[in-house]
Amino acid sequence: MIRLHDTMAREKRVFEPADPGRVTMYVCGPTVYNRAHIGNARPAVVFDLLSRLLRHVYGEDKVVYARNVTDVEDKIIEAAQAEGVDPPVITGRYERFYLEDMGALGVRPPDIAPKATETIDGMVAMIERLVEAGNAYEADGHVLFHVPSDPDYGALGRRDRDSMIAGARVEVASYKKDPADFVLWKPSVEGVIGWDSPWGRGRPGWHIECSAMIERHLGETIDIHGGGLDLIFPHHENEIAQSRCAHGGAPLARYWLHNGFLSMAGSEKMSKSLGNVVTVGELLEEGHKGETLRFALLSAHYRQPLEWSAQLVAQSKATLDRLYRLGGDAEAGEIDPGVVEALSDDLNTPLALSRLSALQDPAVLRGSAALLGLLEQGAASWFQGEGDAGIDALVAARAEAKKRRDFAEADRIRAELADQGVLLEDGPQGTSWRRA
RNA sequence: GGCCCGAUGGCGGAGUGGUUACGCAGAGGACUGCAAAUCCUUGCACGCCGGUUCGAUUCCGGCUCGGGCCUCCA
Repeated sequence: MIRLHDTMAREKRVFEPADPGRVTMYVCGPTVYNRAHIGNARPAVVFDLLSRLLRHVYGEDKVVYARNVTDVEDKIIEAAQAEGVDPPVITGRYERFYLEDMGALGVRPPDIAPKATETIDGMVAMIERLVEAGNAYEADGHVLFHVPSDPDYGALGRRDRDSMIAGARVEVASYKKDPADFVLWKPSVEGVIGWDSPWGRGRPGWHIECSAMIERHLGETIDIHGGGLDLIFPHHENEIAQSRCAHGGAPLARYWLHNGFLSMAGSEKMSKSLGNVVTVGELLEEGHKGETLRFALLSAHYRQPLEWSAQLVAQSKATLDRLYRLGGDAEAGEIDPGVVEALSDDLNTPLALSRLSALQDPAVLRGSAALLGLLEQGAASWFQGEGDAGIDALVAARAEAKKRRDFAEADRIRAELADQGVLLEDGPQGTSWRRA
């Protein structure tokens, strides 16, 4: 039995998919115009883990997990113009980076990775339906969703229209019937990427993209919709309104999951606009292993805030070192029920990790860790990476020195290797080494 | 201003109305030529003030501090 915290209900609920033979999950993926920072990686890792758990419980082929790629958006257009290239150059480049970075973190590719640009027709069709139903209107080349037309608007974010309008950041365009109305379609001027539509050449608004991609690939009502906390309002709220109104009242998602934020030492949220980000690419270049970063992200519960720090990374590395020593290169065995139980309680990864630490059987440890996407590479690979003949030669030389009880020479070699970040361990079977 | 969330030992971080994790770091011991690794032992906590209770870190109220959202944001 899996229990998940549903943002709509503001409490943990027992998870019951509409169809256990086809469990559907959608997560808002990246807008591909720059490198992902470690905060962006949190939802990718968290929902990757959830997909693994769902597959474990419902069956490997019973889960359909979609994570979109937003490849039409004004930030992309700006980035393209800044470089003097077409948007696809930007989006292609950063989509590749994203997949590389997430792959390093042990995030499996989702079953479906729909792109906004491949779903324009679906968006146009959905907007047409909304216009026909009286939920949207055309104004000044734009098509806008009319918020007052949806009496249930605001349920997810728990906010009423008055408080929304009171927000200082709301800019009311003159063509809006209501200040809260949001854009479904906007005109593209000459030279800006656009598609023909009943309302002229233009491009979709951000929110309609997800609604249309979900409709096309997963259906009208999905089981789980995930994303970061900051997407609750307005993005998910608007998705809900669009989809529900376009689907005769059918709810968009049965469970809403939102991950908490990462902050940097300064304590403010890590965000592109604040500039206080550290990218996954930078962390990898500094020599941190992707799995260490994954462990660090899983060390806190996904809804809790997590402060990113060098110490967090170091502690994660130290813990993984120990788990790898115990797990060794054993074949992955049974999955410990305690680990499954912890994850089943709203993805309690800290508890799952602690149960992992208590496991004595290397095979069970590796099998259980694999459910979390950990300990998947084997100890030899974790500790040594690429082999190195020079190191082996020094280790052999030290063994000779020890044999003739020349401990000064042996210790000198050990220190020399330590300077290279290579640590030695003398055991009954001889000396093994690992990288620090 | 409105809405929402958090505060646990040196650090990370679960959880619980009464005995409380786990990891990292530290200390002591065993082992080792010395280390490393491993094993054993060990110290350290529940933001503040009230309330409910036989008993609160856990429930309630207030406060302080921190964070998030209020149409760019994971």
